[in-house]
Amino acid sequence: MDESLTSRQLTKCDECRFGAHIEWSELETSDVELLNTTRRTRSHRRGGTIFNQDDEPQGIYCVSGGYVLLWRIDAFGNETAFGLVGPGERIGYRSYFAEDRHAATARALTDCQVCLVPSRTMRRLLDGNPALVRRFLRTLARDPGPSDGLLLRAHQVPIRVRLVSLLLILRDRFGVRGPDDSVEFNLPLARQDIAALVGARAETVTRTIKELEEDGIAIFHGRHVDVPHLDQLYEIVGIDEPV
Amino acid sequence: MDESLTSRQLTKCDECRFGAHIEWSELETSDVELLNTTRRTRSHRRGGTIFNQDDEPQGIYCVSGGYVLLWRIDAFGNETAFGLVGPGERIGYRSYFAEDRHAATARALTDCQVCLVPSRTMRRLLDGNPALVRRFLRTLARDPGPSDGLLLRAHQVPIRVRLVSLLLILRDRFGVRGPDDSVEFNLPLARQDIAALVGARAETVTRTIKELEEDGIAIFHGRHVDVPHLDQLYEIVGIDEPV
DNA sequence: CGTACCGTTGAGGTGAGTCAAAGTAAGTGG
DNA sequence: CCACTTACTTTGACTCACCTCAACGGTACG
Repeated sequence: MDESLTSRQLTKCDECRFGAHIEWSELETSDVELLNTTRRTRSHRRGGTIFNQDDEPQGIYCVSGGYVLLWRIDAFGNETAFGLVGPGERIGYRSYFAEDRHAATARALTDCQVCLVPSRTMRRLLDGNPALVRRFLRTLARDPGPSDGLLLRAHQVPIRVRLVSLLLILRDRFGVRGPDDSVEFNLPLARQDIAALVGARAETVTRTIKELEEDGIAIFHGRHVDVPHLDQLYEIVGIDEPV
Repeated sequence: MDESLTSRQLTKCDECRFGAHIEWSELETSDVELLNTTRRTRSHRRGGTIFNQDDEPQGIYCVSGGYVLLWRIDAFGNETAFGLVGPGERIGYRSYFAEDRHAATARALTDCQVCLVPSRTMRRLLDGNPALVRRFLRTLARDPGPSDGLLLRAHQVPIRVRLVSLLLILRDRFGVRGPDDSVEFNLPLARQDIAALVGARAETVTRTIKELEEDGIAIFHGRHVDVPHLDQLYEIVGIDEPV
């Protein structure tokens, strides 16, 4: 390891170049080294699974590249997606801390790179670092969990609204600002995935998309979406645009 | 404090007489004393609120007597109940660890007694006790959170099934075994509360109850419920009865 | 160039919501 | 103890958003 690196730089994981907002930022330099030497980087092709529902957790995963969909099959056989995770985020920590099998399957939506921080490493890191523990406690407490993570599955809310809400939620990750207040998306989601996220059937998603297109609110070309006027999205969900 | 008490007995909170399954069982005797001297016991009448959605958390609450309903109003104005908490359980810990305002309102379903363990005490307890932290991490990770805590709000699952599932979930708390495989309930829930728990309207709950009565599956007299054959409940949800 | 998956479209059914009104129970005050 | 208010519960009629099933066109990929 390059001795000329400052302590500040050393607090970064080789892979992720994470910022101060994530849990590892609590790590001491020696801990970062432990993290760097014991984590296992894995590549997954689109469609691959990072872990499966009911698997025994191996540790905590860091997504360093690409996007991952978290979904589960409930007792009644329904597929429900409740999270979409991208670079710089962790997955699998709920099961790790619950000391229980994975409640969800993590599927690569795009080709992606994921680092596994093995349980052994996690234990060592957590044992010596109360601040890190506190950080994970907070993450866990704020994570809506394998339930309605996106708050998109509320009854009484029409699919149309849920779909638009989804777009708004995905804007930060996949939206590219165009001229005026237009936004373009390149979603890594199949219709089925969208359906699982908003709690509907793929056919209904298709139909709802058609509606949105007829109203000129959002134009879908496959997985590419054009939103001419962002305001209209906020209008539909009935929430004022946050500054 | 009675000097004759054994250390074993001292590990019990004066109020709760809790068992080994709850977080405080990790406490040292000195910590238990701290807990006993700083906690604030409060009584609430039926209908009273223990804390309100968007309130700043004051600490963690222990329910020592009575039942509490956790519910929230989401961005679309829907009331959703996601938890029913009884004696020996904690509430408010999610917001405490999230370092965020309460995501839900806690309402007393019955007259009840609740102890507040103030944030200061919590900090002191957690700081000196990694095992306690680990315990809360697990609790948090296993708690489905302010989402569909009871897994009763899944789309595609008819209200009838959700209602029966609710009964099965509430059996441990409110069910009293009768002759044969019959069970009697005395629920502390209004129709509206049931509706909020299963994600439906009160009218629909009424109608569904009527259906169940016509089929001889469950007979409701106000808040008293007679279930002549428990098997039938399991049959409806399509899950074999767990041993 | 076929196989498999994804996406679209149509027809038809229905579970649960909405609205409105009446009935019932529960608590309050004179 | 009764009159009154207030909240809870039930019932009915109506509507519709979404599901289901089924068929077909597109597109990707070996």
